[in-house]
Amino acid sequence: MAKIIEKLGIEIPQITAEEINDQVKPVLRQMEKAGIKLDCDVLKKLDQKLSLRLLSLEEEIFKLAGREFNLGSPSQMAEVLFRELKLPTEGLKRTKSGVSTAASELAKVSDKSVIIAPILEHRELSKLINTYLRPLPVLVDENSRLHTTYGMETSTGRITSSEPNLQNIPIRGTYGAEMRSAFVAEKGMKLISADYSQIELRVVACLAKDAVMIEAFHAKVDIHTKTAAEIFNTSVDKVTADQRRVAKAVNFGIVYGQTPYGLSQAIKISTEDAAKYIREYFDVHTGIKNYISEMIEMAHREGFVETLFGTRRYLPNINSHMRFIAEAEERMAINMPVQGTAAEILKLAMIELDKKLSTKNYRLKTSLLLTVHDELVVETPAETVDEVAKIVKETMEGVVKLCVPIEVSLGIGDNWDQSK
DNA sequence: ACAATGGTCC
DNA sequence: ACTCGGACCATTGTA
Repeated sequence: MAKIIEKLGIEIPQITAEEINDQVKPVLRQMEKAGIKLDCDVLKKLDQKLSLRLLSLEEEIFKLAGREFNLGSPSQMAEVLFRELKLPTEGLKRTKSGVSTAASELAKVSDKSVIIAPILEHRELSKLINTYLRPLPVLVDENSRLHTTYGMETSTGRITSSEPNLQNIPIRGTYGAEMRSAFVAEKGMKLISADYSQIELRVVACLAKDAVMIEAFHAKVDIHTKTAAEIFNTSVDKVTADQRRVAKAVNFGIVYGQTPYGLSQAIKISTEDAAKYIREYFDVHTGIKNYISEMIEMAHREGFVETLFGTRRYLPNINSHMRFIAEAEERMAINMPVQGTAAEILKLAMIELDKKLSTKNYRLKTSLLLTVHDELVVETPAETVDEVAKIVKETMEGVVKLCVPIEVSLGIGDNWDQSK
């Protein structure tokens, strides 16, 4: 990166969003071509195991329902649960056609009938089987490698992955680790997974010049614990696990244009409590509060908002008289510069890393494989993995200098699970 | 072919 | 009445 401009204590490369996108494209093409190796045996064994379990769940559900029906049909599911078994629908979300059977809604009546648990487990397993376990092995090439297609047509500047989407491979839940362990390094090679830690919060801290948050990142304290101490009016060392969980949701919500209702749904608390926590948060984080006002005002006045490098998002409906429409775009105005700037930082890191790996002769053996919004996965010979890992980390951390440190956590392993 | 519903990820 | 940003994909049911 030749030129770097300094301003307000930050150093960013002198490059436009358009140039970033032009330069990252060839890197993406190489990543697609490289592909990632899949251990199909792992997936096939898991498929067999879960398919068996699925059958017994189906049997159990039909017995409890008193009849057979199509478990994949939300309308039939609602008919069975709410008309035939007469489960209470009070407090449940509704869809156009009737009562919602989404997992978050069914969880609310899980204590009313023993049929709910097997239904939720059936949903989980059929999702894994139909979306990942069966389709993925079909798509590998003669070297057992899986090639995705990366796209850049998003409203924030994020990169997408499709056919197959490798950005939504399960990681949580009972089978997340096993799913990821099927993504492996070639023999004699290792996978390096490098994650930006809380990149969006660091970005918003700087865009908003929020003094409290900037101080927290410099002090390297646990940001969610710090937030918990603020909104619960306590000290950092007295924060409980549950308080931290609430604070984490608050921090997440900030970047999304949070509403009390949204927060209350996310973590199952009352809207009153949610409103209280958000109020406490903004009392402390005046920088964030002002940032939100500024983005909304900018969107109303100019009709668009933009990222640190100038990616724009136009918001044509922000002055709509239909309040809900306007409010939705206001939330986009809050989120896009944050999400988009984080995306630009990752793209810059990919461009830089690609350069370094080619000039240092790692090129022949080391490849960037995956990009998952705040994470890069690299495949490299085992002998030099530590050396390459150091380059990856330092490149990612140094590609721009924000007003707070950028931290990258590294993992190394024979598969994607071990490398996390 | 398309909309609705639901679910996975960051 | 309705609600937190950005994606992709599977299935059902209707057109």
